[in-house]
Amino acid sequence: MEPSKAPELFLKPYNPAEREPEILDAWEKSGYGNPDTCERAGVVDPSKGTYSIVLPPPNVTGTLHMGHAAMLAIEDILIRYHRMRGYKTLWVPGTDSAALATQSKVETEIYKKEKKTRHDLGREELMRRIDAFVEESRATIVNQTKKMGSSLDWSRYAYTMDERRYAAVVEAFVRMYDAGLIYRGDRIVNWDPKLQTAVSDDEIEYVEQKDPFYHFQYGPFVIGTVRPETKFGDKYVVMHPDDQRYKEYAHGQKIDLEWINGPITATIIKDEAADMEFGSGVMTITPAHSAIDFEIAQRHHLDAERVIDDRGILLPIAGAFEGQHIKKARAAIVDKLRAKGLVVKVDEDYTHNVATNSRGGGIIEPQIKLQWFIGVNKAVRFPDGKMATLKERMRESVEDGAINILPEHFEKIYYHWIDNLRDWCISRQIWFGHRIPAWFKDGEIRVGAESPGEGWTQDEDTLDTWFSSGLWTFSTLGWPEETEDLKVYHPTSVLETGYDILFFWVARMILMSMFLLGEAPFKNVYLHGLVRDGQGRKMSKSLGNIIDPLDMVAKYGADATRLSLIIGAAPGNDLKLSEDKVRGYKNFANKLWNIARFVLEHYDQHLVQVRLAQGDDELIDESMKVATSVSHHIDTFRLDLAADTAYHFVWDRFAAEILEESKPIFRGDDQAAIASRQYAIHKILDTSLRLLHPFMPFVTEAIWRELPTKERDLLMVAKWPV
RNA sequence: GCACCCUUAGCUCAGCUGGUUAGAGCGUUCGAUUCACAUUCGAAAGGUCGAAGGUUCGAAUCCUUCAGGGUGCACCA
Repeated sequence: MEPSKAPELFLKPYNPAEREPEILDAWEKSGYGNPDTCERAGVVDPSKGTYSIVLPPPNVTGTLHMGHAAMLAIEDILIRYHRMRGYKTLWVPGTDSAALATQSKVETEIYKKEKKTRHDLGREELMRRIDAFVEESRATIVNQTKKMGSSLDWSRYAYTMDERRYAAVVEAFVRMYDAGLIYRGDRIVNWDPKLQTAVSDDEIEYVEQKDPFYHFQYGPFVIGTVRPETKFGDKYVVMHPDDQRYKEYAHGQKIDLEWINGPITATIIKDEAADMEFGSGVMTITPAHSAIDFEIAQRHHLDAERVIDDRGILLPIAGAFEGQHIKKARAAIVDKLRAKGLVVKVDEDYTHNVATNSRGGGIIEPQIKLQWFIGVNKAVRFPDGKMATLKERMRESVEDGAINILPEHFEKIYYHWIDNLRDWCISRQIWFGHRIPAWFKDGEIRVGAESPGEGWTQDEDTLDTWFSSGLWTFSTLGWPEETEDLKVYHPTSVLETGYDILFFWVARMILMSMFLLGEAPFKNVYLHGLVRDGQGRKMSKSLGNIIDPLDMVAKYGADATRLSLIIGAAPGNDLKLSEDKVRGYKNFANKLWNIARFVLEHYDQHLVQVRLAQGDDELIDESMKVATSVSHHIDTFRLDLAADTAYHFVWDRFAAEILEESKPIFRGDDQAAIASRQYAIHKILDTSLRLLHPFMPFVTEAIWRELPTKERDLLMVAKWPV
């Protein structure tokens, strides 16, 4: 019995650029990304149940970066693994409108090219421009996502701004409004003078900055500030009730003093918010432009007068300074105070944190504004009948184990965040986004998708982009309609995302799902680290250290790119990625390719029944044990260890030892031993391909197609070995 | 200020619920290679596991303190 050559021995070396498009095509044609197709084809094991992941939708603004690539790799591994195990497996793709970031980006571009603002264009024209931009950008993202080998179900693709998602947003808003969770009110909010909108607490990023710190004489007191331009309206002077230095002053006492624009009457307020350790222990407050001051003012029922308008221009209260921009006015104000002899001293190098809008905006100026909020401390009735606040339910859902966060230490971070959570400002004064479904007429408010009738006008504002994102796990499945998908796939199995959006997104999905559905949006939260450069620095344009995933795919293949993002990446830890690493895994793909060549060269496809030699039997057993170990690691979300285990078995054990030991056998003339070994290594190759498929789907599928076995379906839906 | 994480070979990291001479990849050095391998194979060098205490028969692993690095939240007028 001569070992016959495989019918079409494939060429060396493995060339991903040539193979990947055909494989991609075969997957797409098969329709196996869709669980319904899988079920019809009989590759689903009904006893296993379902497995579902909703893809964190990339922003339509950009292109795919390494963070996305890592996310796609991780989720695709989980999905392919479960699909092979026979679960009815769904992975839903989508893209996010990223309202504020998108509008900001398009506006900036228009201004650069045409020197026009959105007000020059008008709402309709701006929306047209944004839509055109989104359309183009979205096609790019989708295409790139596919190239990573992501086995998503594109038939269920969702976009946060499409019709069905809009319906979900309106429904959510109405229900929350009716329950009293959503309210409208004058509150101090984070106002971005550049983008002309309010933003939520979580979108604020504090940036360290050095500024002069001024000490002014304020009647008998010395007060400190970095912002003299806010001080025009200061007529309340606050000190701690226990401060012995000021015990002679009584709460509510009036004091006449000389201030920027002449004599004023100040009122003494005793409040514990004043820090006795800081400066003189005395401060004046500006309730209209400071969250803390606003709180103090509310406690004592003080009035809050605006000093600065929406664009950062001083109002009439500033007297001679009216109409000036705060930036320019500051020095002049200090000069005036100095002329009056009210400047005590100036610390030039005072370091403090300035609030900025992290979504490409400007320096935040707190303003009192009429906005929409979600109350997190209001007790309401949930669908499961319980009375509780959103905050409580968000905490409980993790505490009682309905949601499991990995790595575990993020639970603590989550609790810490919840405990500090304040009402969520959900209205934005930008045009791109879901328009708030609220209607006004004669001081009356109605909510709903449609105008209640003649004469009602809709709110001009739009919703915070995270409002619609919060609905994502169920809006993608058809909610508020009671769809089959919703029944079958919700709660989803895993929510996998970067730890940097735990609060923005994960927490908000929990909030929304608990209130609207009465159940958790997912059973597991798996947080991956951020992808950094070889030196551990953030990848950024300015550093020029960006590694583009698509470049890596083109040069080394999608499989190598995926592996480089998985191996060495412990859950929640940042991953340092270098091109060398990707290149290293390209060698592994080639290794596997050559293993297959060797095995097929020594495979007799007419081999029907073999009596296995004992040693060969053990080799097969060994590969099954590896399979068990790989499964275990995937089940516990240690994809790094799972990939590493498979990698080492295939390279160090299978190739370096088992195949080497086989060579003398094949050179010998013991036909029974040859047949047994042929069978064994073929079987181990088969197992290896299945094990590696979730990690490196392309090369494994490419080899699978070359195997001389009849009536074979795609490896994508082949059975997992154990 | 409050909290969380990290500190193991030159570099990047594994070492889980404590148990034999502490592991891998990359890098370095040496050797082999017309036999599946645009390469691969073999071998070597290299670590007082951040520091100091403690618990224990036994600690890289558990506890305490400290130092350095990172991150989140809050924020000072």
